Formats: sequence, C-alpha cells, structure tokens
Amino acid sequence: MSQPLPISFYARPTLDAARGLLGAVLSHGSGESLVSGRIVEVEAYLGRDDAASHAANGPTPRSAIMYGPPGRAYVYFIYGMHHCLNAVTEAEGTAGAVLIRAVEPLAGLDLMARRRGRDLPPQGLCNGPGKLCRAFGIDMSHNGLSLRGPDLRIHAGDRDPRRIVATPRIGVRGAKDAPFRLIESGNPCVSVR
DNA sequence: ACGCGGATGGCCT
DNA sequence: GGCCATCCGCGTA
Repeated sequence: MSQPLPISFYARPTLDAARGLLGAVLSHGSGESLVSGRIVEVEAYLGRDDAASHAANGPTPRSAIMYGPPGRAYVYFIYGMHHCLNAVTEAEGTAGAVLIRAVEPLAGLDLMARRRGRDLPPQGLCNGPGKLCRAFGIDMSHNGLSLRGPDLRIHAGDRDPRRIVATPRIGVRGAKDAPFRLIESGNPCVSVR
C-alpha cells in the first residue's frame, strides 16, 4: 500500500484539498478489522467567512480543532446519534475541514454490514456521513487523530474520479447556495438526496 | 414517489 | 432553550 497523503496535501486551500480527496482511499483498522473505501463525495467547510462552518464564529471547544494542524481528523456528534468525519485543512491557525460524506467500499464489506446492523447492498453501506462513520466504527474517540495512521489513514487511490460535479451542501442553513459539495458524478455510492 | 416526524444528546447563546 | 454538516420508518398516493 502506498504512503498516506502527506501533511502538505492538507495544508492548502480547503476547496483544493476537497477536490484532491475525491478518489483517495480512507482506511481504518487492520487485519480482520480492516475497512476501507474510495472517497466519492465530500463537502468543503471554510472558516470565519463560511456561515455553514462550525468555525464560522471563531474557535470554540468543539471547533478549535479546525483551527489546528492540518491532516488530522475532526469528528463531531450530531442529532444525538450520528458521527461525522472531517479532514482538517489549511495551515495551522487557519480554519478549514473537508467532510467525508460517502465512500465506495473496497475492503471489509462484511464488517461494515455487521456494524450497520442491516442487510444492505455495497452501495448502501457508506452513502452518507453518518452511515460511513457507523460502517467504519468511527466515533469521538477518533477526534484529533492523525490521518496518516496508525488508526485512520488516507492514501492516494489508483483511479482518478471520472467526472467531478459541484453542488450546494446538504442540510446546511447558512451559505446554502455555495457549491462546496463535490461528488464523483454517476457513482452509485454517492449519498441520495 | 414523495413528505413527515421521532430518536437523542451535545453545543452555543 | 433552540438548534443541529442525519437516518430511518411510516404514512399518504
């Protein structure tokens, strides 16, 4: 397996990193507990200028990590039952993160299905941010971890996305028209509207 | 094919 | 106290 993506990959404008993450591979665990998937849907969340971002009103206990070093995981808990995984971007001191919304499962599909607790087709295992975290076993214990291992890893994929399309982000109130959701168009593993 | 609302808890003012 | 970067099941058609 190739090297994980370097810190320099994350230490740049969030939209650039978001685009670069499409087609990359997210992995968690090892051996029998290895799960991995190819990223097919992301959303960019900027800093103070982005009304939809958790970082919009300056650092808080929850959002401070978005202002911290790039290349780490920002995990948050939402709606009392779901977790969402982000990759922290931009140089330290500047807020930014990329929400990983969907992956195309590559390894550990049985374990994913067991964690989801229902019988699902492969394209239904990780087609949403909460579903993805459930299938990958990601929770608040992963907040702040490096995305360069040993637990969470993101490395370059072997297939570039065929077509990238930008749309408004899902489920946000502020800045609801900004086209900061990026998908691999036509991939069946993208979340459903 | 829609739309609606319940579950469920931390975060922020 | 209100709001959520969600998911799922149920209702009506």
